[in-house]
Amino acid sequence: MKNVEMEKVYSPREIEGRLYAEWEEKGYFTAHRVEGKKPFTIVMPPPNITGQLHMGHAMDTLPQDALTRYHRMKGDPTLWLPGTDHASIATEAKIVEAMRKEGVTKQDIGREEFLRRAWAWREQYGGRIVQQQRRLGASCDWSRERFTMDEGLNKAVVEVFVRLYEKGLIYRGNRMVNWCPHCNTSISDAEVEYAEKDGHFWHLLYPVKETGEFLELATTRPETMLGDTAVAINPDDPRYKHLHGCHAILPLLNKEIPIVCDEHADMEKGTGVVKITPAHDPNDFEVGQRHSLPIVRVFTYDGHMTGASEAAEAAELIASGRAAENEPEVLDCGKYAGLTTQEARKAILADLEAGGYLKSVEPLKHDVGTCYRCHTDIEPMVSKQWFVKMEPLAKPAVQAVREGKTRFIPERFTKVFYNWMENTRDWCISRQLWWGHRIPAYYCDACGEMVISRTAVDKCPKCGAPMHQDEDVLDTWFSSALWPFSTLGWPDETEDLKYFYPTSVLVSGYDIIFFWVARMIFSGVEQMGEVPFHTVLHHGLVRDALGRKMSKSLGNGIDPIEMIEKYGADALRISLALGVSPGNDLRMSDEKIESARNFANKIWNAARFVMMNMADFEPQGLPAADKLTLADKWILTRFQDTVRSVTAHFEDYDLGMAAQEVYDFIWNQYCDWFIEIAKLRLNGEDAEAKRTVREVLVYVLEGTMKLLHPFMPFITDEIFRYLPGTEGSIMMSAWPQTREDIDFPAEAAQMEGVMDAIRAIRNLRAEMNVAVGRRARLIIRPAEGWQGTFAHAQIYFTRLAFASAVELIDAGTENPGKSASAVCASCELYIPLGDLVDVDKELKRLGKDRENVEREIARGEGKLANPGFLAKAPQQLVDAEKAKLETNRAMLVSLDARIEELKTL
RNA sequence: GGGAGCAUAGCUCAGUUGGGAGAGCAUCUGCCUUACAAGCAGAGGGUCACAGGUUCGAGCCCUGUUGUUCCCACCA
Repeated sequence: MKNVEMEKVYSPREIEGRLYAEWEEKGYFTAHRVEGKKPFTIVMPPPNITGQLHMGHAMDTLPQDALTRYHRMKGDPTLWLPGTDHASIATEAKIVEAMRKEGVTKQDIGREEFLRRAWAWREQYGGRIVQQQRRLGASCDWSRERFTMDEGLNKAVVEVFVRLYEKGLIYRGNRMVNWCPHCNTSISDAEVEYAEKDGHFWHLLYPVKETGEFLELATTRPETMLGDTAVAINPDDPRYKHLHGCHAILPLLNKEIPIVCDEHADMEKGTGVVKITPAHDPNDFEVGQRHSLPIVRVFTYDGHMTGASEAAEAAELIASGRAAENEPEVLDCGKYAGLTTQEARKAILADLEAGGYLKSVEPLKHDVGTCYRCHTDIEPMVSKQWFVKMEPLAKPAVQAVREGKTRFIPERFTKVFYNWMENTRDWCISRQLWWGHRIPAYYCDACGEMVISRTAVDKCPKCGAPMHQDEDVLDTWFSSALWPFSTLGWPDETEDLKYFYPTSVLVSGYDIIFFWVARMIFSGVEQMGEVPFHTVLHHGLVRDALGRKMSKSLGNGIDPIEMIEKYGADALRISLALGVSPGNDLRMSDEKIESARNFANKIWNAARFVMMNMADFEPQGLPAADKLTLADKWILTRFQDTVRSVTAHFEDYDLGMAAQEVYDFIWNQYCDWFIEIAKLRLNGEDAEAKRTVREVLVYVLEGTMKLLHPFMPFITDEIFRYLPGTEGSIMMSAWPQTREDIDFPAEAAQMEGVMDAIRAIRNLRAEMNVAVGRRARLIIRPAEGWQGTFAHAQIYFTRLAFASAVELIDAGTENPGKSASAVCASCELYIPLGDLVDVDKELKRLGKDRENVEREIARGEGKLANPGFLAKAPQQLVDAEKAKLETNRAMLVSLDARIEELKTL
């Protein structure tokens, strides 16, 4: 016999910690391979080690945990593999910032010491977020937890790099990259965020050497003009035909530069003349390539104008013959050298104006690229970096998705994926940072030979001189891209890899399709020959009550841990599921979680009520159908419906609908109706009836707790343990199956008819302000075909409709005198209330009912009079319409009779 | 410039083989009915943005319009 005492109010605090510890300790989260059984696998998107759990993580965790728990209960070998990401640029920034407070720089302490600090940071903070995920109830397999920079993953990263290099899919070269002058590193195109900013359009005048005329051109960035190596016009532009082959004189530098004809110059825009700065503008770089223009760099990598020393260094490199293709020349900017680009802009504009080269200025709003980490304006720069060649990788990935090997939910994100994959440029993967996977390239100090190797190389294979490794590290996303297979042991052929790859579902926000999802798909296809997951389930972003993104700067973030402490993890979880559809954003508020908490309390109290009635009871299974009452059959049938529909929603990844179904069933059917009905037998004298209702109560409650468990794991497990006849934890119990032997649709429909009548009575009583305590006699005249049902249903009216006695009358019987009355589909109802009845009010109410019924009749007649409907609509529907019409007509007759009768009173 | 989402009750949002409009919160009324006032029983409230089209039938499919949000793009 179990403890039947439960607290009056559900208090999650103590329960959650205790249960989670037990689940973890007993190894419930650990995945087991079962040969011959299809596994269900999710790899967790690894949160950054710098991070603290926010609502976005919770939003990400809930679907993963719900799906994991669902499949585990279904009996699938289930693996949810967790881990964390080293977050190269974000972590490095944090450490640099911490060092700045100490007054030291990276250069002061050197690479080795820096990395020591970084690993110490990871030790200290890397576990914080995984602890917080435990608070949410995440049932992931911590024994398989990985880190993007652990030894195994490093091995995978190096392996992929070498393979791609050997296939010619990774190359090193001088290309236009996005440079962040604050982070002091290149970043990929995906890491640039555009923001609209106020700027200016400066109209400059460049003299033409051959004709002496002035060419007007406009620029938003006049400080780049020192690096101009051409002026472009459109070859077809009639205004400038005479200038083909001529030269412009670059103001301030007095340097002769060619006027080139290029399609890039748009005749429709401005004057049709464009200055060309190949070193500092992506378009101009392309133009420069087409016309073999010199590339002249005028900015340093930390945002200043270049000077004599940089110029000399570059000149020396080029002279040595060891410079790579497109190695930029560097200009000694003379009087501007050393100025920041902003200062240089002012100075150059002043000088241009003084020289008469500045024609006009106009204000302009334009999009400026900024670094997604620090939001500094990014500087396009030609720089020597490592790149992944995208086209050969993108094609098979797109192909795989087109063939349906990976399905995006909702489907619209497939287009986003195609669009990006088909237009993306080569991926810049090198970062001028220290925290990350170091590029496995080794260079000879003497002859410049380069070797790409899986293992360290210290001697040049060509000349024997010492070699040094590339200083740069890889983009964080390079290692994340391998996550679905690197975490399972790749490149080793581990048992886990063979069994669990490809994974089942990836759960992700739609904001990282480019960064991550796309890259995992092409990496999986390339390295494994198979897509990394069959389904991508996208969730929306969590916003605040006003619809704004949650952010530190706005201070509008809702802390999930705080919410868990206030309302419980289950409340937080279910509020991330209810009313949410895939891919759509969710507004989160205290009120929402509060109402979820109320739901938790409702469940708790329902269970408490059941347990209060379980003393000395050992369940022996549901009694045979002939022992079950109408209400039992109804709740069992509705429960079957709920099992079917919740299961279907899980299979469709429609968690919002699944949660909604369970919520409705518990509150509106089990609690509001069945528990009330159950009280009759629980308080009654009939021992067998009492046993039956207890069996049904427990059976349905236990099944319902299972259906709810994926969303609210703590409270459901706690209740499960109280319930008689259960063993162990609900999370290891079997998912409910539908059973045909307890599916009674006909009886369920009868019960609904009774419930309609009860609602009608409650309505009458409410309108007449009859207090609950005031019991009244009730007279029911069942409608055609309902006599049998009501003959056995009187009992429901005593408790649920506050009847003192129920009298059934048949069609021929005269109506009771002064009564409140109502007509519903299943019966006519009379409450003899004598002088309490206000005839005028009665007439008014019945008149309103009559209008409704008449409207329904008109609608039904209209439909059935439509030959098209009769001919083309499904027969089932036509029959249903006919039946409804008949019922409504019968109701109208009753109403009319009643109204006539009242008029004579 | 291209693409996508959204527009349904006062508010926040559900609603997919097209077949009589839903929930939560808020409002109003009445209730501490021995599971729960974090609750119970009722009520009011919507030409499902607008205009066309397809269909026997459209919140749902098609076209266009308006408003709004977001993403992408080398808008000198």
